Amino acid sequence: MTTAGTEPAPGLRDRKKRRTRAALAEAALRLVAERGLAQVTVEEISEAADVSPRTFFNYFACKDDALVGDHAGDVERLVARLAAAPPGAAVLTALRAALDEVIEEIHAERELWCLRMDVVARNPALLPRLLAGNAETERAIVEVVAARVGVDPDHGYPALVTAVSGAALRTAMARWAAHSDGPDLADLVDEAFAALAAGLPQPDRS
Amino acid sequence: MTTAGTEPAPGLRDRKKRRTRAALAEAALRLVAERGLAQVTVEEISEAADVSPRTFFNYFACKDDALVGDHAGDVERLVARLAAAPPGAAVLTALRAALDEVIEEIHAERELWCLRMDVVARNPALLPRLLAGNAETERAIVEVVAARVGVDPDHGYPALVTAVSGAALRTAMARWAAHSDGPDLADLVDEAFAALAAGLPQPDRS
DNA sequence: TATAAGTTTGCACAACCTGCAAGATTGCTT
DNA sequence: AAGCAATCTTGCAGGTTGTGCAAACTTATA
Repeated sequence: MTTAGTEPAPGLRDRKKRRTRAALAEAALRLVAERGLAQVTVEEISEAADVSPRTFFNYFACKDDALVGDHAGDVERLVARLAAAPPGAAVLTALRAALDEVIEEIHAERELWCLRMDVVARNPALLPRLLAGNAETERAIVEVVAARVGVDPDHGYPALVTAVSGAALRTAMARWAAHSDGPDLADLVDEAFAALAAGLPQPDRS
Repeated sequence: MTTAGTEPAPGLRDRKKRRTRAALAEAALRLVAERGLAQVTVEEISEAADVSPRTFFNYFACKDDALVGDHAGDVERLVARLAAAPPGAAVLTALRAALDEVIEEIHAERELWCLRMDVVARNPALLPRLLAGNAETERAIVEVVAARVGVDPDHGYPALVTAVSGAALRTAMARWAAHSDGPDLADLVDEAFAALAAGLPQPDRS
């Protein structure tokens, strides 16, 4: 096979689209982080990215979408890794391991993600479109968890594990973004998942 | 004392306001449950409630708010109960107990809540405005949990417990609303919290 | 270069949401 | 009962969001 599966060559057109998309997303994040969501119009974002307002809506269905980004691919990979994980390990362990790639990508765009977490914290309406909370995202994970555990998706357990893990990831990300000199995101996620697996025991009062 | 602390007398004006608010909220829920969020305009909701569109916005800041309702009071009571709970019990136990009142109120408006859960499930953007996920709500609970446990609010543990408990409540409510012939909400919440306290052990495949 | 395919843009338009001021309703006082 | 003050409702004007359509433009391919 001739490198099938890998992108053959981005091409000028694709590169341009990526750049425009990134420019819009970054402009939106910076402006909103600075002024607040309501004080930034699509027109201003478009202007900062040097495209027309109409073009903004060719890339994002609404203003919010430019802020949260598109993580459909991340979720797909996460589901794939979870499905491929050895069946012996506990669900929480497998979920934590499957998050590695996502965490890596977040680290790779650390600055943008800090802006994003800041904006999301100040505008909770954006939250469900982030990594966790999205309806389709959750359903996909719930299904693969159910298959892994071997119970019916109605059983409640898969949905509980999924929602709870999402909440754990969220809090870890919030902490990570809050103080930039703190521990790595991976360590914070580890800590949260360990606490989950231990039944959330009361910590030593430090 | 002469019944101080209880509302002296609703008064015609207040009763009318309550009725208008309830009419708008119910009309919004029914219409959106039937047609979908995007296929219902504020004008139609107002018409169904027999008020002008402008009046709608006197009651709700946006269309979404009419669907999720206002639960600030519930959260206040929950925080108060949590703060007053005996300091000996585990956090999860105290949180579960503090949820009793909220669960009771949800049961009292079962039909509306089923509509609401249905609408929220189909429109995840509404999710963070519900009982769990709101920024202020979470912060208030995080603070009282931190005080209870005796750690700094930055410790991560309070935020984790809060977010995770919210997720547990959410999944229990979703299950409860999904099949109306199932167990009581209180039992489902109990089950979820028990699983949390046990460290989410893999269930028997039934 | 010519042609096809995809992208950007402007324009028109519906819906969302806010501020303001006028009119209606309610509560209170005399 | 009448009048005054407070509150609620309503209409209107206007800015912003988001979509459909068709014309211009850019890129890919032959």
